[in-house]
Amino acid sequence: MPKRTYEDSLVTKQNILNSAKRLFSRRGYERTSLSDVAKYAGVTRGAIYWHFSSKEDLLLGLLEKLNTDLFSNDIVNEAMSPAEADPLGKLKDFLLVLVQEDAIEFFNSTFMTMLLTIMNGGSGNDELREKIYAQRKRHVSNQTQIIKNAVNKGQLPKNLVIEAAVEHLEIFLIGYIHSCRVNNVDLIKKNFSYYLDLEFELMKKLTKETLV
Amino acid sequence: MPKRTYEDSLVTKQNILNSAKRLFSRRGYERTSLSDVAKYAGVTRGAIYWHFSSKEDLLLGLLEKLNTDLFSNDIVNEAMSPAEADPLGKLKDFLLVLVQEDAIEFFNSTFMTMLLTIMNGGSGNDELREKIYAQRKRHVSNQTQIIKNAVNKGQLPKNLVIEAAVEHLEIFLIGYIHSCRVNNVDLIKKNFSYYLDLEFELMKKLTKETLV
Amino acid sequence: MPKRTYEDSLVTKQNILNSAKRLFSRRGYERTSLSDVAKYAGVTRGAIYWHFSSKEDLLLGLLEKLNTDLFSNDIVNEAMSPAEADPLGKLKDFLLVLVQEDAIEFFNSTFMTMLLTIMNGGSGNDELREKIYAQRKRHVSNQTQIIKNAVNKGQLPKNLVIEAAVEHLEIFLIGYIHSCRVNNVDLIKKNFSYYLDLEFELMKKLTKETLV
Amino acid sequence: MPKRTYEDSLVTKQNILNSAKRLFSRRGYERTSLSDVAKYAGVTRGAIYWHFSSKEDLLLGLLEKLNTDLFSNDIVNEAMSPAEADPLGKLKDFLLVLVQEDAIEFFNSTFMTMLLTIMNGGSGNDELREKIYAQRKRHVSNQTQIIKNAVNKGQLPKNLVIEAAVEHLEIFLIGYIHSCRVNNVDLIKKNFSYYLDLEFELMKKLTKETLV
DNA sequence: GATGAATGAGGATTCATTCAT
DNA sequence: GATGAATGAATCCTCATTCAT
Repeated sequence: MPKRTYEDSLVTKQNILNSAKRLFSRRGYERTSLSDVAKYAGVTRGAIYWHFSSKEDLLLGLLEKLNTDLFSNDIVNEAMSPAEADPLGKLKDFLLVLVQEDAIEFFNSTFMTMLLTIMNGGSGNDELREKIYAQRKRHVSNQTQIIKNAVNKGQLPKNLVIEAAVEHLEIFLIGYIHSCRVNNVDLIKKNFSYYLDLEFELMKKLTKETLV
Repeated sequence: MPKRTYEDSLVTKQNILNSAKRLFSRRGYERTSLSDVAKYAGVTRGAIYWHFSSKEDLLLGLLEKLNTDLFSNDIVNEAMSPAEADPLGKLKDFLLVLVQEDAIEFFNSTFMTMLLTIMNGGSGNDELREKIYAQRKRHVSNQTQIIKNAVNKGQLPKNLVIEAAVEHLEIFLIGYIHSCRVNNVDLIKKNFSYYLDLEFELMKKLTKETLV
Repeated sequence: MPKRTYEDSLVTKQNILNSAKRLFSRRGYERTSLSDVAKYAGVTRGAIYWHFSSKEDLLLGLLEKLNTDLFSNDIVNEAMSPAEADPLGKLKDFLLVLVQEDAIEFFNSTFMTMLLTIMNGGSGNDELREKIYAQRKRHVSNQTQIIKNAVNKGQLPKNLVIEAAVEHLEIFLIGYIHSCRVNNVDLIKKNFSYYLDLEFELMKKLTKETLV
Repeated sequence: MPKRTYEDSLVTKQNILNSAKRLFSRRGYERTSLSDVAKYAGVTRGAIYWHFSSKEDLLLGLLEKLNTDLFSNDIVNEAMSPAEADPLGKLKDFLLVLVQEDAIEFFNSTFMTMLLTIMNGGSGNDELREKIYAQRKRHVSNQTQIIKNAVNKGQLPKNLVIEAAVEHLEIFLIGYIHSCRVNNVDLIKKNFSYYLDLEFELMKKLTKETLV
């Protein structure tokens, strides 16, 4: 048995994170034991404790990873860039990618609503809560940036209530993702692109004049 | 000091169900122990087991209750009735009522996504799964009825793809409810009525010609 | 619904006792709950508590019943009677009857060894223990009487150690009954009569001269 | 204070098994909680679950251990060996050892009859049942081998019905062991050797000619 | 006489966590 | 870096028992 190198340990860590992602998504955070994660990753519970100080810390690590994996990509950056001529198009591109099996599995899971619970103070410690808020804030700020960009490029009206637009887009996305789970995923997926167009269309009506 | 009449037992049962609803909604099904429910209801764990055969059975009972409480009301029936001149209006009335603190608490909770998990086979037994499917089916069928009614009354186009309309409405509602939890509830609530109008507007574009 | 008469209550009591016998025998005392007994008897738990003050008391009642049913019969009395010319023959007759399905089910059960446990102080309260001892004492005294009778009638030697004979007969019977459960009952049952003859033969050798 | 080496874990496991043996024997399987076992062994319940997957699995493990401890010894092997000139003598030696405090405690206990219950399908799962059957089969096969050996060596008649002999010996042994518990153990123990001689004598009469 | 409701003390089991190796 | 052993708290559930009706 070769000595474990630093590289090996990174592999183990990713291994654990991937297992956690899969199992937390499928069975939910509560229903998944560290034993399950360890078994799935082919390591022992102790190994998890080497890389993460607790189950919650593993969750935290997973959040970080997901944040990086999902939202820190070129398309998002392009959509936010003032140089981009078609922010809404880029956003659409990004979302089309996001709404794939994997992302759905994640968003969709009890996992996600567990995050909601945590954010609402129902459980979890403060560090976790703050971390989640931070991520969310960054996410919202990204979206805001893109929407602003779209306004500047004339894709959305000048009198748009930015927060409302971001909000409504999120409503649509979260609802969509949840629905995918319950309903016929394939059917609903086929229309995603069109639904998105309609959503962009709808957003145009979220103006200072029309909203409360 | 509990009395022992049949009427009292009904009270106790409702008591337990209400406690379960509250706690399952807030902390989620997994994070809520029967001890918690019992304590909240002011009874002993044994009392729960008198009325429900297991924790899952309690969940089942709660589902039934919620189904009755939320969806079996006059407004829904009116909206579905061919005699109703304004089905969409009635539907709006209903949804405005639904989207209250209480309903949100429920829909919003890890509880609801736990149901999603169950439906997807992630957990729970078959009886539970079937029960949930049955409820959902009934719910969808109600919505379908209302939408059809609206088509007949000329509120929605003849070439509307009914299922898509029902689907999209659900996307909006679920997304809305989830968002309420994360975002500023009050702010978002203020616009619900308007959002709903926009949604009805949007639905008109879900026609045979435009969808895949 | 007619008023319950005294006769009805006796029926209920016997009903409960029979159910207890059956279930205690099959599943053992511990593994049988009062709920089981009640269900089997078609009454409620409360009814059991009307007739018996506790689960142990039910056991006690059952013991009494069994004692009466099994050992207080004419054949035993005849075998003990000085007027009887063939005590050993009568004893054999009795045992042939005893070794029937029902008796075996009883003797054989965890139930019986539970009694052993109780007698050894492992569990049960003193009243129960005493009751069992009393029954046992009576049983042994019966057997002793019969053996003495057999000695008097010349069926067993004068120098027989009576207690040893009673003891050895019991060894054989208990062993036999247990074996019936484990091994092929039918096969072993066929030879019971012959085994019994051999046992009587063997007993003749349990004399003052041969034993310690 | 537990050490964490492999050797220590073996000690812990034996510790648990011994405690289980003692307590299951005395109080019976049902009446003994894993808490009891843990306390007696000086470990926590969790430790039991590290070594055994369930209470039933602990029972299984105990059975295995007992099988090894009681029946896999030199004397038995010698008695079965064709080289042995006095199989019956060796068998007697073995049984004299077996019928000691410890073995009696085991055989005698509710524990043993619980096994009977299990074998009869009254409880326990199939794996457990099969395991017990397997052990029993092996035990019977050993006994058969010894009896055959005795026939070959002229200690028992050629026309002996082997199975009947094994059966009757078992009847005697089980009966004896049970009786020891109920009656005066010391008294009865004194005569065991003589009883055994009588049993061997009796066995000679279990021939093809005399049995059904 | 008997029922139905409720209690409360355990009991088996799971699982996050610790820690010696 | 990681494992295996063990802890202990919490959880679901069972069940004998009580008691108002």
